[in-house]
Amino acid sequence: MSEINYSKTVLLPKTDFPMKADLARREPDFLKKWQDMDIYNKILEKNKGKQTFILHDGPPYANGHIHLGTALNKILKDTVVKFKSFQGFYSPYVPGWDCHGMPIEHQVFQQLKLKDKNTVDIVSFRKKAHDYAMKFMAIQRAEFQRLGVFGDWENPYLTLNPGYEKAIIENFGKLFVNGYIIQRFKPIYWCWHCQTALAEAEVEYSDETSPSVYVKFPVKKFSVNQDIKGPLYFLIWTTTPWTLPANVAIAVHPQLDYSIIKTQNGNFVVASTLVEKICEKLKFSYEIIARFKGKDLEHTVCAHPFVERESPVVLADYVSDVDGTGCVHTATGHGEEDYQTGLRYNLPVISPVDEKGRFTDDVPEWKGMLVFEADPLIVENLISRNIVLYTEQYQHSYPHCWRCKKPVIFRSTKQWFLKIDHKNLRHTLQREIKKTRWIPEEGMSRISSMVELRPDWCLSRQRLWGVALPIFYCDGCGFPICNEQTISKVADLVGRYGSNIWFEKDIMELMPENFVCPDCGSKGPFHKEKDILDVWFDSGVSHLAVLKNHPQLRWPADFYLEGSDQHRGWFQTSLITSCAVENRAPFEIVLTHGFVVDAEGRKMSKSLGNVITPEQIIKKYGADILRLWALSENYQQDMRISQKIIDHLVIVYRTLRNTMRFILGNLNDYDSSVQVDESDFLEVDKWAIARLNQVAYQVKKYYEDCLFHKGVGEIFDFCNIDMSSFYLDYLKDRLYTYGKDSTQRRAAQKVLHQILSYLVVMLAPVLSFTCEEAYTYLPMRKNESVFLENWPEIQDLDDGLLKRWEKFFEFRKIVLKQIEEKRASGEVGSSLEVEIEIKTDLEYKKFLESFQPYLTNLLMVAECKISENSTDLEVTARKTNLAKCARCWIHHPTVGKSDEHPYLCEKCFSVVNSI
RNA sequence: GGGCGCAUAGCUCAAGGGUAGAGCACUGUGCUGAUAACGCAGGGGCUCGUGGUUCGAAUCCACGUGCGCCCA
Repeated sequence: MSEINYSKTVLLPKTDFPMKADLARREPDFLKKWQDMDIYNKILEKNKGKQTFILHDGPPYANGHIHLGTALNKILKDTVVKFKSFQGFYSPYVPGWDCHGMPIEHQVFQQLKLKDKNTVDIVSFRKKAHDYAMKFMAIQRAEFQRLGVFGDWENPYLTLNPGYEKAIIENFGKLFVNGYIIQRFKPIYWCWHCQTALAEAEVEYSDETSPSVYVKFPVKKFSVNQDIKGPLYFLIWTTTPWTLPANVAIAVHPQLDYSIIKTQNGNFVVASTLVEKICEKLKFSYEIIARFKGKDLEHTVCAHPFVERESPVVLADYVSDVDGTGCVHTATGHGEEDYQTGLRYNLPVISPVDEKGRFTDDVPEWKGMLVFEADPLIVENLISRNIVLYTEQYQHSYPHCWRCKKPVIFRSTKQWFLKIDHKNLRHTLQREIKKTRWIPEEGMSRISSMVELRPDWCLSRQRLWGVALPIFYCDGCGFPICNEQTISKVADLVGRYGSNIWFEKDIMELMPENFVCPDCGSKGPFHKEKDILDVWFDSGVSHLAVLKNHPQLRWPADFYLEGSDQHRGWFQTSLITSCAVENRAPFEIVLTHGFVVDAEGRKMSKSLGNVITPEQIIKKYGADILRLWALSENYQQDMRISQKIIDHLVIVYRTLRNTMRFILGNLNDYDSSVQVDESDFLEVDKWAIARLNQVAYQVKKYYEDCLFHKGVGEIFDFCNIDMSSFYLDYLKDRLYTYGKDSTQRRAAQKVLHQILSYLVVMLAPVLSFTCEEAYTYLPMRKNESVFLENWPEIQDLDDGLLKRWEKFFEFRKIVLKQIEEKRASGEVGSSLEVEIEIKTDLEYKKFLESFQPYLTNLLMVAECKISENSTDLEVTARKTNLAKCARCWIHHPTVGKSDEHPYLCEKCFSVVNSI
């Protein structure tokens, strides 16, 4: 009798779950399936009435396409929500968009080729800005959905929705009424040519040549008790002589060393390290007569050299001794740093320049003259009066208007602020920061140190696209009006018609009827505030506007999750509004992630040419690969991405997918009719289940701590090491060659079924598409989607069992090494044709024998001969003499015992016989 | 320039004072019943640099370099 082809009698794996994922093509089918079945609401339905978990979405800006950073952020959020939902939490996710603000206004300006915001029709411009925001919201929404992110995409929150805008007005009103909001003068970038305020992003830096001057300020009262003979001056240096009329102070660095030098022109205070340089330039012969620390000079008072005003010496740590004199001319009305210093010293803000950049009446000598044209005249004048000691042309980087390219000026206007120290707010912020859990922990000290030093929040923006500051002014007395009455009226109108109403309606329609000025009793006329609110205020009240008004949500949120840049941004603005309005933080836990960088750790930029987009990855590899990237790396650091990393992820993905596929293939004849009791499990099956539970336990812990990459690593190692390398390989014999309904084969299937059931759930927050796909092939699945499953219940772990098997795997490693040696020498090929001889001590022999009669199966070898005549462990491999079974390929003593099937072992003989 | 981080094998990550480990990639190899799969084995590290603390440092400290975020 010749060898029959027994392949036909072997139960090989069979499944339609494809080996090739083809994610880019297949994922859209699942998106459609999820949409058709309304998976988002079904998940909520499943967990209705259970404990809630609210992740409040930080709104991305509705401009441009999504990039890897925004994709990463949404994937992380989605993973958290999916995991919490699996755990039975009622976890609605309402995405949002930040729709107002400068970047959109800027884009629309460019599209309309507008030159000057003062000449546009505000209402029609705002409608175009609205459309622009809506267009990109829709684009980004589609892109986020393509990532497999579940959420209430049909009803996102938009900061331009009238209901949202109403909440902005109301909460601003609350802050105003409670005294948090005040008005001050503050310098801003101003283009005198376009006659408009400029945002930082509208300013371009380029080189400019300016007249630099050295100016002397006579000391009126010196802080140090020292006898100086002759007149004493502070010497300052500036490149903007036109700001000298607005000088209100001289700043020195507290830690810098200063000298008094005696010269032929009097005595001067300058930074010690600059003495030589200055004297050379000014042709002074000098002698150092005293030295001080900058901090000793505080409380000195100088006289303004040509205006009837005092100029005190103040301390500021931005002063440097690189240029100039170490004594910095301070004009609070013409510079941000100067302004901040002014706040600390309570200095007046002087800004005698009008919107066309011309001096006002307050500077009679040069009144009506453009400040840059006045510059040379000022210098000439001051030289003639011996106030300016030296002048030269100086080239430096200077801000210019993005549109007209002319140099800009700093000019002060009236602005509204939120006072950070009102009602002890800064203290409340710190208290709430400490009560919040920050992941990673460094977040706490980071935001805490920012809050410690942050200035008051400037809420005014001289722009068009945003929510108007809801303030009226009495024409008669100029009193700013904002109270419960006016807010209620404006909020109601904005809630019904949107924030455009402020610009569309006549003022009398916006104000309560028969209104009288609360300050002077005048019945009008009134005028309305022209500035709008900082967009950061829009998003900063999202917790109030969204969480408090959405039926599925609640305030405060459990979770915020954003990039680490939001320590200064949204985390802080949300905290400020929340503490001022509600006296507590709007969140319990705040998680931050790093930024996406390239393989070398550099940020992505067009100029470096290292930009990778989510679209590129999705198109070529699929969203699951992108998700795997987002969840395989440690987001607490910067997230690297490169072609190499993607290639690696593709291989990781294949391992996971193939593990699922192999299991599915072996479950193709497994259904509810199969009855297996757990008492039918072999010990190795019990180990597999124990290990599975151990993994599930670890993964749950990692996910709960948001250590997703560790969870994914745990699952990968399980699939790769425990399953692929050992258990699945070992099971092939049982699955393929045992009788179809044999207890041991069915037991193996039961184990595999449980493993896959766990795997698809544990991996679903990560590989959402793939797990959904695998789930549709899972026998006896209970739901129409894997996302309607619950997180696996974890059994108590049998530590003894796991330890015992770890010891076995150590032994197996030794055996494998011996086999490999014989393989290298060409003696054997497959391990199945190997005979193992083990010499050891009695105890170890007993240990090995406890695995009998399955030791050869577990090691996948032909024979194991154990003897106890050694104190060490000696393992020898050699080729077996036993004959190979033509069906199960195992070399076995029973091969040839049957006349009917002379090439089979007894196990296969009985199986074949019963078919 | 300031604040906060990060730096371990080609890649993603472990070791948190006691001989630096996994997985992947790479190389060799087996199987041909997971097959554009699967198994086995191997090589590969001045733990960014320089100092210090210590019997002993990837680990603790200081300084520096590079990179990121925020601010000026």
